[in-house]
Amino acid sequence: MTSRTKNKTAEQRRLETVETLIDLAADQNPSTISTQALADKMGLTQGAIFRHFPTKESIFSGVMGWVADRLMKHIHKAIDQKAPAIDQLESMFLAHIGFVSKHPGIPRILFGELQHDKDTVPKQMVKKLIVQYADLLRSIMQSGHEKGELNQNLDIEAATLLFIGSIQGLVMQSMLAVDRQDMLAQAQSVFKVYRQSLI
Amino acid sequence: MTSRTKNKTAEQRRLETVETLIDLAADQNPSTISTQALADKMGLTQGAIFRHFPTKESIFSGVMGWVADRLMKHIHKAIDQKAPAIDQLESMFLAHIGFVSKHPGIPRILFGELQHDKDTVPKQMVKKLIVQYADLLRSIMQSGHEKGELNQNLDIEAATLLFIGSIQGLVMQSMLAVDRQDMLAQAQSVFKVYRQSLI
DNA sequence: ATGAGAAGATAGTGGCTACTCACTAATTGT
DNA sequence: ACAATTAGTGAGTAGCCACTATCTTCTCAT
Repeated sequence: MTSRTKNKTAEQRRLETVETLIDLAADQNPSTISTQALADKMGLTQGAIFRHFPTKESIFSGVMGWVADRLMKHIHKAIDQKAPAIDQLESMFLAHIGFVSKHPGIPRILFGELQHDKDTVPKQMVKKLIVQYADLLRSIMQSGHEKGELNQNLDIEAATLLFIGSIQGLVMQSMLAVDRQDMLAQAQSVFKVYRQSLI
Repeated sequence: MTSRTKNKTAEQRRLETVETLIDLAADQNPSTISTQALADKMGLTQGAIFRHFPTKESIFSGVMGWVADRLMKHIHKAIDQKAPAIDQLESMFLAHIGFVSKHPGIPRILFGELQHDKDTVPKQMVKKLIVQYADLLRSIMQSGHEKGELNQNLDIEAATLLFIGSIQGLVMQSMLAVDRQDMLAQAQSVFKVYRQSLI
C-alpha cells in the first residue's frame, strides 16, 4: 500500500535529493544551485538537507554515482555485442544522446565539475567515468578493427575523442537552441557523418 | 617615452581587467572568480574595478568582445582562401586549437556563460559568436562542395556540428590531463580522422 | 503503549559576495 | 600655476551562502 507517512527514510531522501539536483540543473547553472533551492523544491527546510549529506559537495558526489551507474547500464543494455562494431557504436551513440536528452542537467553538472581547479571527489568521479567510457569505446573499435570491419588505418585514440566530442557538440547545440525536441534526429545525421571517418 | 605615472587610463584598465580575467580563468572556475581576486591580481583595491565596469557581468561582456575580435581575426588570417576547402578547414581547426591552447581560460568562460539560465548579455554574445563561426564553416564547406572537393552526399549542417564538437572534445581532454603540451599534436590526429568524413 | 532513534523545524553562525560612497591622489588643459 | 577631471582608496552595506546547534515530531520495534 502507498505510504501515508510524512517522513521518508534516509535512503529515499538521498535519492530524491540527487534527482532533484539533476532536475534543477536542467534549467539552471549547477554551480548556482543553493541548498536552499534544493530544499524548497523538495518541500523541506534547508537544514534538513544536512541530515543526509555532510557537505554540499557530497551531494554532487551522489549525483556522479547515480550517473555512472545509470548511464553505463543504459548504454550496455543498448549494445548488441554480436552486431558489427559500427552498429554497436551507433547504438551507443544514440543511447547516450537519448539519456542526456532525458536528463539535460547531467552534462551540465559533469562539465561544471570538470571546471573546478581543485581535484574534488566529484571531479575525480567524472574523470573515472570518462576513462571507463573511453575504454568501452576503444574495446569496441579494437574488436571491429581486428574483424576488418573498420578502416585499417583508423587512429582509434583520435576516433574515440571525436566520438565524445560529437556528443558534446550536440549538447552544446541543445543549450543554444530553445527546442530540445530534435536532438535525436540531429544525433542521427551527426553519426552518419562520423561513420564515414571509421570505414 | 614610457610612462612613469601610477594611474592608467580607463581604456588601459578595461583591457587589463579583461585579460586578467582570462588569465585567472586558465586555472580556476570562471564563475568563482571574485572581483576581489581580480583586483588583487591587478594590484588595485576591489572598489577600483567598479570605476571601469558598472557590474561584474559587464566584465564578462568585455571578455566576449575581446574573444570575438581576436579569435575571428586569428582564424581568418590562418585561412588561404585560394586553397582547397579541406585545407582551409584544417588551417581553421589548427588555428582555433592554437588560440585556445594559448588562452586556456577562454573555452571555460564561453561554456560557463552558456550554462546560465537567463539570457544575459555575455551569453547573447557567445551565441552570436558561435553562429558567426558556424556560418564561416558552412560557407567554406559550401564552396568546397560546389567545386567537387567534398563528398557530394555530405550533410553540411552535421559536419559543422562535428567540427565544433571535435574542438570541444580536445578542450575537455586538456581539462582532464595535467599536461597541455600535446594539444596541437592531438589536434592533428583528430583532424585526420575528421577529414575522412568529408571526402 | 512507550521509549529510543531517526527525520525535520527553527534559528542561528561567520564568511564571502557584488556593489557604493565620501574622500584623496594623480593627471591634464589652459 | 591652478582648476577641472579622472583614477584609486578605504571603509562601509545588505544579502546570500554553506553549515550547525538545539529543540520537536514522527515512526516503529518491543
